[in-house]
Amino acid sequence: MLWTHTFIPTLKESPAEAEIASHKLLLRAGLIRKLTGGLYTFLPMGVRVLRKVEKIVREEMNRAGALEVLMPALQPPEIWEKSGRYTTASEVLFKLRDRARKEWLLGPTHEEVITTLVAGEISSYRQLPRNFYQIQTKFRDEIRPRFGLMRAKEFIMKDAYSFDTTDEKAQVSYQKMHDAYTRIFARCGIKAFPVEADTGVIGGKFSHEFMVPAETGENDVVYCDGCRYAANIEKAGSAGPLTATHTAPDDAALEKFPTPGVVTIDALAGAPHFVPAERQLKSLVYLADGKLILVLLRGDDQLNEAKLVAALGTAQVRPATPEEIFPALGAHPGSLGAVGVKNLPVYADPTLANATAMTTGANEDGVHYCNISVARDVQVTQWIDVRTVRAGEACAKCGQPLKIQRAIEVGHIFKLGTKYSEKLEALFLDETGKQQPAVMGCYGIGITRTLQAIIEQSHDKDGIIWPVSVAPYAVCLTPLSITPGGPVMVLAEKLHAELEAAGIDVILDDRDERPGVKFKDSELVGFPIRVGIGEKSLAKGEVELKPRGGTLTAVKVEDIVARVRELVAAAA
RNA sequence: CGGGACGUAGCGUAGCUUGGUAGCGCGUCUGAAUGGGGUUCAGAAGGUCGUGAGUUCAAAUCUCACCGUCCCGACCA
Repeated sequence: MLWTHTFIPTLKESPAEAEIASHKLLLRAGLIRKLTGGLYTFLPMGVRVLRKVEKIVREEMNRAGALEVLMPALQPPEIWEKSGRYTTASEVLFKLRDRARKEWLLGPTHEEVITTLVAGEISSYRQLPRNFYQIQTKFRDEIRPRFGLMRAKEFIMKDAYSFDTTDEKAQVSYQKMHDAYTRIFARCGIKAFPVEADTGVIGGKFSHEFMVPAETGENDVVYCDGCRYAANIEKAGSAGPLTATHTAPDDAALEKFPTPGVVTIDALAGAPHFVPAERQLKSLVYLADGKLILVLLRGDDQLNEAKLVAALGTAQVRPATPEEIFPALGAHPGSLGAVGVKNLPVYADPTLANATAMTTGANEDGVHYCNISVARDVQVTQWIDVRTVRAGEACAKCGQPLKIQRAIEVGHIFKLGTKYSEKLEALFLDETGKQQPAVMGCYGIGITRTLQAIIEQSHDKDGIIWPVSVAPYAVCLTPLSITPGGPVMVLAEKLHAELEAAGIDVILDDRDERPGVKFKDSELVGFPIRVGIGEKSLAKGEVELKPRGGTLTAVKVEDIVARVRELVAAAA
């Protein structure tokens, strides 16, 4: 490819809209342009990288035995009503109407479609297992698109769905995808590691996310160096808080004391009361499927809403408003507590199981209780782990201190079970002639997000550093003079032809630009190998080999094609 | 949805407080010089100052509404 024949609109300065390095570089290197918030056009360099990532994904999915299909992006709402997600996933659904006023929606994912397909086509255990996948544009009405391709309204995803006859066999399918994902991300040249994750609105038994460590990620991963435990913070547990809960026997009677204007944990911890946060009970009122519930945590702990949602198994969970709380408890937020509460279910974190000498709101504005023994004074409906793990807490498995790392989620695999196959009737007859729902798994990779994650993980001050496997072009030939018929250009064109013939993606920078401009651009766009051809070195029969991020070496003209082939082969 | 910031040429920005000819850098075009790290000089094109309404003799500037972009939040009472 000739630089002047393709389209690489590089920018010296990054547009003000871009905040993080990868987003700036996507724009500056001319890979994408924004149409509007959350919607981007891929330019030639961006498309080339996209296709390479897709190719890797296809090869590994095929290798793992999955079959490529292509499902409609436009979907009828009926199948979503069947699965129950028309309601539970409602906020992310783009809905539209046709001229007959019938409603449609743009698919944010395809469990409903594939399960409907399988329901119609698969009827015997002899037809299983199957794993179908596709690479397709998804649509999600994100609350807030951000960071370029990281969170967009429209994005490209690889989604796969496995169907098995038994739970054990489904586990094998799951493991195959786990292995395939590990290979995919390795081949894309990024470090991504699996962590235990919350299944969220997809549902299912358990799941793993593949995470790329990056400070700009939107997830916190809790991990242990001691035993390799790793989990999304939405799921992670630990041996408990850093400071022990007060559990010493304390027979002091429950007592009220006035706390006018004190409505926060911090305020109660300060003058004049000086009740340490860890000796307070944090009482949160939530609305779960329309019913008020009370959630208890230690004052210094943070509620993990994902854990709460998972434990309750309810679809709609949100904090209750003061207007909703007052009639039920008789006080406003800041003076709430669980002591003596019988009209609402009370969910308490196990950290508080034997807590004594605690303080909490008395359900009377401006009044708190002290000397609370949770076991004695609070009627707990259910103990559920709902606290957020903090760095430094002991690993529940091996006791080593846990660490927390920000990360980008690039893949997510789910052990679904029979949630969808039952509702959408993907049933088969087993060996004994008995009808059973297929056991499912589903497996996603954000292709466009992966592309950006690669940049986020692999760049420097000069630009992108593409791994050879996904680079738009592996080699950039940089003639320092473009005089037609001149020795520099003649050699450049010869090398271009030879490298292309060798099956290497090569671009020839034939622009009439000064060397500095060409060097800067090739580094910004991030081609892994640059071959500089100038009169000075050519006089010595040499050209310059400059790996992106490496050092420049002189190579004999007759050796350069072989050297480049070696480098490319070594990277593959 | 709540809070905040911003919207001036393709990109980055000044001007706005105190209303009066819209400026700069990069990029683009023309010419010349230069030719190994975003070179230099000369000239040029390019603007409904986000949109609409209002105040005013006069609005990029003040007021209101709307639209858009970005950031934070949307659990911690």
